Amino acid sequence: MKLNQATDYAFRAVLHLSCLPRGRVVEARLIAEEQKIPMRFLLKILRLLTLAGIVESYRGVNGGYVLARAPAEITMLDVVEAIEGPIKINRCLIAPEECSRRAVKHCPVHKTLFSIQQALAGEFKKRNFQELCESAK
Amino acid sequence: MKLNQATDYAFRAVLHLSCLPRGRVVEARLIAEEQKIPMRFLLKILRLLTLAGIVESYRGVNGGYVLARAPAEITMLDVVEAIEGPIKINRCLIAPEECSRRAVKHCPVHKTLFSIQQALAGEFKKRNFQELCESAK
DNA sequence: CCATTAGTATACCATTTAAGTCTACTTTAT
DNA sequence: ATAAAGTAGACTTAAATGGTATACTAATGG
Ligand code: SF4
Ligand code: SF4
Repeated sequence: MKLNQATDYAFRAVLHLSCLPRGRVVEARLIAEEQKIPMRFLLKILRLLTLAGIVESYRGVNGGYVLARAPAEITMLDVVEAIEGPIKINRCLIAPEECSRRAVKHCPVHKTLFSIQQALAGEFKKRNFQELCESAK
Repeated sequence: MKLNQATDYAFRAVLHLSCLPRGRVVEARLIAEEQKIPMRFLLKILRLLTLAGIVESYRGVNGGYVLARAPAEITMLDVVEAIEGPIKINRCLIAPEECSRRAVKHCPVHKTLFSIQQALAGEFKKRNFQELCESAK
């Protein structure tokens, strides 16, 4: 029941970009230094954020990363799912056949976990990076 | 961001006991068979539930397990925490010094994750095993 | 009082996942 | 052409997960 380290790093990276003037392109190296993230690992994370459409990347000299949209339009859920994939709090919520009990259809726990999962996703979705950046000041 | 297998097994075991007539003592073997849980693994889980005060155990002939209190008084949070320990969705919420950024005090993400964590714990706490057992029928 | 039943305590094991690193390659500005 | 920056993907190490095995302790009842 825990977010992984990569997700926390992703929060830091996106927060970092969110607090910059709109459209400013910044190299991974700077983010890594400022946010104390291992450089090579950060690159992998930024790649995932790029594929998820949260940031845009530019290669070559003067390359780097920039937010793909306004911070207000980026939720914590977007970032979590970019790194970890869709939130699934139990096996049977990923693939029903994972249940050794084979009672998924009639399992009250399954239904309840699903509604808890929806609530959790909702909580992450409520928070966007404009808010986060503002409360950082 | 996922519950582990042991926790799911614990849900099944407690649900099993909750649906029995109050005070009925049942051996681990029966729970294991009925709920399709590996026997030796279930014993470890039941031990944790016992230590957490959720079930009581009796050794020897006619021994087994019984709920320590009414199903209505046992929440999903009780069970999750019995197996996994307190819900902590990020490292810095376990131990602030885990943050390599060392900005915990002023980190907006930290504060936000804490409030999401409270909401999540609240969701688990809202659900008790009397409800679960009723909706199993 | 001892055989049987059932839980307890630990140690062990195999896989998988997490976190991070390395090497080699591609793109682009100057 | 060259240096700066991102991309690709193999590799590594350590820890967590899920499960077993062995030996022990307690209770019952014949
Ligand atoms: S027992 Fe219920 S909650 Fe657990 S895996 Fe099966 S369907 Fe899902
Ligand atoms: S950056 Fe913020 S959220 Fe992440 S570990 Fe540090 S304090 Fe916690």
